[in-house]
Amino acid sequence: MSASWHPEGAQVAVLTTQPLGRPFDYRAPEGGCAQGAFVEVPLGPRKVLGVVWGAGRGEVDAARLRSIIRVLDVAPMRAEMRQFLERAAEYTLTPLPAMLRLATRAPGLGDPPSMRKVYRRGSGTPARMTDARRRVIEALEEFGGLSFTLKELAELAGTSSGVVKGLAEHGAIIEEDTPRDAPYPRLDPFLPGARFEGAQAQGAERLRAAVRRETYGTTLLRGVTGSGKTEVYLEAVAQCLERGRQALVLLPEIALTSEFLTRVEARFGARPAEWHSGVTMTERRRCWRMVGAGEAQLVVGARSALFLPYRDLGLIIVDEEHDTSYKQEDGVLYNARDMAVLRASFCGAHVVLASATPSLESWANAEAGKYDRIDLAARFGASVLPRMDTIDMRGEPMPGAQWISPSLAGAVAARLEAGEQTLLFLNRRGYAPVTLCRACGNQVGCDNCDARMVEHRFQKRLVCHQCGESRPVPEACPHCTVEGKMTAVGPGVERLAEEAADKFPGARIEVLSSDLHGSARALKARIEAIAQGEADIVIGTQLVAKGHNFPNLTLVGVIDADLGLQGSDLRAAERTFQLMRQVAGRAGRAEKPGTALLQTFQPEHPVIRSILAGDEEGFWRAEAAERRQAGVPPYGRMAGIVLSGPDMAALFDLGAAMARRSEPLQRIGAQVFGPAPAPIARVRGRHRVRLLVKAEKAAPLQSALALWAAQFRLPPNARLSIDIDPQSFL
DNA sequence: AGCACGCCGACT
DNA sequence: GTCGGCGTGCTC
Repeated sequence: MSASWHPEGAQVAVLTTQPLGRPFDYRAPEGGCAQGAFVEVPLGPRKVLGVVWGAGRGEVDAARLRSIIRVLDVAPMRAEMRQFLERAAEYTLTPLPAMLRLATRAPGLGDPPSMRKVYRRGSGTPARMTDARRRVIEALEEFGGLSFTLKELAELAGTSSGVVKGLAEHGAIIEEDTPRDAPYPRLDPFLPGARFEGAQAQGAERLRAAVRRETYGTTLLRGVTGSGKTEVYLEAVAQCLERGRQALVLLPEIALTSEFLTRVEARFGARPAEWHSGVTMTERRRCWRMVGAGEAQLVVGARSALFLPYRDLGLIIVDEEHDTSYKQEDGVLYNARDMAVLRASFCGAHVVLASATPSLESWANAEAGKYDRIDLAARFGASVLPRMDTIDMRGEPMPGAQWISPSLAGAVAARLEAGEQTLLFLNRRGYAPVTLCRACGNQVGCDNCDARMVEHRFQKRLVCHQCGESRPVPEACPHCTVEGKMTAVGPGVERLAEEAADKFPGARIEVLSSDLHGSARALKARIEAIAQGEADIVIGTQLVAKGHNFPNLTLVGVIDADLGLQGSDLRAAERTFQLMRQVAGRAGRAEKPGTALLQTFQPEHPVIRSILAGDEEGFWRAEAAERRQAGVPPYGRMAGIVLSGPDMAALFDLGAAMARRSEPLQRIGAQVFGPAPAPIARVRGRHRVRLLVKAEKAAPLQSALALWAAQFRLPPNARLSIDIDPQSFL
């Protein structure tokens, strides 16, 4: 290990966030700098952010060396973090500077720790007491010794800020500077936790013991909804906090954080730090700095929270670990679940992968003994898995443009009668997935992408779900210009709501879809209202499958259980299985047992049958056997290569050349498939061509890919991106 | 990533 | 004759 301090004038290697590929040498500034220090360095005519990565390499002329401009006022990056970034860059074939950028995504990193003015009660009394002045003083006295900002205090007292300032001049109240980044309230791990019995108690103790070891390890925590999974892993968090180490809880959806924060507050007496895209700049800055100072005990956040500068991270929980949104699909391509394991291995932290329906990867790792596994059964009296049944759509008389079968409609009517709630699940946003011209047969597509435009009748627009482009629903066909022949084809949740309103007049129907609610907050409010009984029929997409609790919901109707079974996506069966299990888990959470009805055209399909049988181990074993046979993940390795650019022919030529000249891959026994048009062959005006590489589990895939890709020169404006362990394969 | 350098087409 | 297109290369 190199020295941890570089004296003034020493040559140091600085890694910047600029895409330079490797660190550049600089001279340590006046006063020297620590290894890992965040610094500002000159680069050409600019000043850029960097981190002192190590001793200088001394390859560059001493005369050309420039000095570090200044050391930023934040804790130096720890060695384990630098190692983590290096390994993560290697694993994902991401240039190290891009990886570093993830770790420096904090607003105002370069700012001095700024101060703000706060006001508290002083000893003096103003010579002239007015009503407004009295209200200010009373407000301060009411809250004891607390301080407030100018705005808060003025609001509290119902006066203008001028009154407060005036009082400050008289010494009746005192103006002080305090750091802008206030520390978080302390969480108390010794507050009483949930009461556990049996498997829950044992599981909690096993997690506590794992955290106490303070070494790397991973536990797969399997628990169906209502099994107390969250309470159990909060015990691991408690143990971690008791030891004075920091904990991180990753959640897949911002919409889930608010409910989770409430549970944390109930358990530990205060709210933890929050890190995700919905958090304000000021809050992020506070979070980043407090995490680095070791002042934030617990962070709840999205995948990017993995790149915060923890001082002593002892535990990472990945909740709903199977969730596909843990895979970052643009920019740096990484899977937060895998990166969590990597991060933990460098800092001696324990990882808990929690899910009701684990990914096959995690299941296989537990089977292989790499992960510990804890299974939680549903608590007695809490909830039971719903009764599940299929509706064979081949036997249902279905008029055109309708998707609720008579059998399902009958079941819904019975729930309405009983005053209970129904969820109709359809994983398709909008009104109709296809808009067709009955005159010429043209389907309206996006101008920039090869995706079809989805009608959103609520907004009265056609929307491209790929690039977000939208336009009004056309009167005339954009292709043949015939008017009045545009027809909606197929169902989306909005259209399903229309059908439900028609079939069940008088029922209160609510659509839950990510695009219908402005903010996460608004959505959460709606979900709460529904849980309180404000709707009879809930119609929802994927969104409703994720951990919300509807106690009065006793029927789940899955409109199209076959969606996702078809196609050659190797994870389609797994994802359908998880989704159906989760949706079915919505039914009958409290005392009322629920029923789940799956509309399907292939009731004999193995996935549908394992769902019905409730035989999860059986499903995984069968799926694992098939994947092992095919040599695909998790029993083989894959990488996706996407070439994108304006000229499709040039991309195909390059793709073909890459497939031809694949010696580095052949040497490790890997196969190349393609080139083929990528799943969506055109996005935002750029064409996309894709190749797939398949290798054996033990093959050194990354290094071979790097060698291989380096052989080729890209056509102008083209980009090549490599996705290790891709989620989608089509 | 920026930014300069540099080499070929249509403008005051 | 120059303005400006963006291809190429450099930044310690």
